[in-house]
Amino acid sequence: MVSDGIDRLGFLIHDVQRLMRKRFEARASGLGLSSAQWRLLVRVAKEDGVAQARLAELLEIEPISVSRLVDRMEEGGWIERRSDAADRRVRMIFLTPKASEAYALIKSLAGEVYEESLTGVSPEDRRVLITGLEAMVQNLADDETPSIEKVKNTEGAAA
Amino acid sequence: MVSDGIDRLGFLIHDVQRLMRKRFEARASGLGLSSAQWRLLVRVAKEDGVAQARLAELLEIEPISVSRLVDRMEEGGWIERRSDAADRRVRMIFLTPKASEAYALIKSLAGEVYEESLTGVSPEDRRVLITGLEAMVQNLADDETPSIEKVKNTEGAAA
DNA sequence: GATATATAATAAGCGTGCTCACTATTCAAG
DNA sequence: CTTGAATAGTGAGCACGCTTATTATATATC
Repeated sequence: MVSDGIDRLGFLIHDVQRLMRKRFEARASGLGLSSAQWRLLVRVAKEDGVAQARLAELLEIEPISVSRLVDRMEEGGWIERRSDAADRRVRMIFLTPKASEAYALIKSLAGEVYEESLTGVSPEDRRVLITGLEAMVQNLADDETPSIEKVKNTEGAAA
Repeated sequence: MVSDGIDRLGFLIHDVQRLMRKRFEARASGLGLSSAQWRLLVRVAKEDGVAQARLAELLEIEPISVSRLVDRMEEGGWIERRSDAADRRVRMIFLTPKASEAYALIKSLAGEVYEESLTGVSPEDRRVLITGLEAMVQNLADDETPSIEKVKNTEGAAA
């Protein structure tokens, strides 16, 4: 079926990402959370009170994008901003009770989508796939576009 | 290094896609082409005179998104719209000479990025990786969100 | 031929990313 | 203390995806 396939790598990755996001958002539409929003929510769940600048590092998006995302999530009642008394430049981000309740559901939704996407792929092949993707992230992160400070994230992301 | 990793699948795919797009755009910035634009350009190169609606099917994005993309690419001098005499609703899309010249360069840039991303991954593992990604696309495309007509694309994409 | 439905493209407006520019605040040097 | 650099956050404006609605044209049905 696939002669070599490497010349389609970009299209493949692009398609997988788009389809996974689409399916997740279809499942989570009842919650009113987009995939960008749940990524942020998951980070805040792990580190309540985190500053926006730190979130930008963790999510590897620009601070201004965090700013807008947080605006909408605050409107949606998912998170709240509080000023840091020690550094008045900083806005600390906290989950609302509503978001804390939704967290477990989000993780299970994400797990479902991951499992469905890998239907028919053997455990060994899954391992190779994951390892390969991790290698790609390493290779691509290594040199170019050093606009965002590299953050060593020891604890694995959950969802 | 990776205990199971499946719970990070979404983040991984998301990261790979983002980093690959970023690197490609850094390389191609001299051309003034975004990754969305070169995806469209590659399709038109394979099927000159294609209608916008057909492009939307091939790219699996909505017709309105094609409309906007074509607007900007027409302004950039990459493509031109011509009316179809046989069906006056249709706008046929053609590459300009400028785009035709850029096409080979684009393909080689994309090939470079793919190769760099897979540095250190063995041929067998690459095969498993590609096959796994193709399985994921199949699994994710199968049921939900049938908003866009499925298009059987026999010829493989080039870049 | 007249009417209803379907299709091609676009308009309006939003979400999420970006760059560039700016303000407020903190920290470092003198 | 004052000046200057660095950091945290945001505003303006753009690219590219989306949903929903509209216009123009084709096609099917009566």
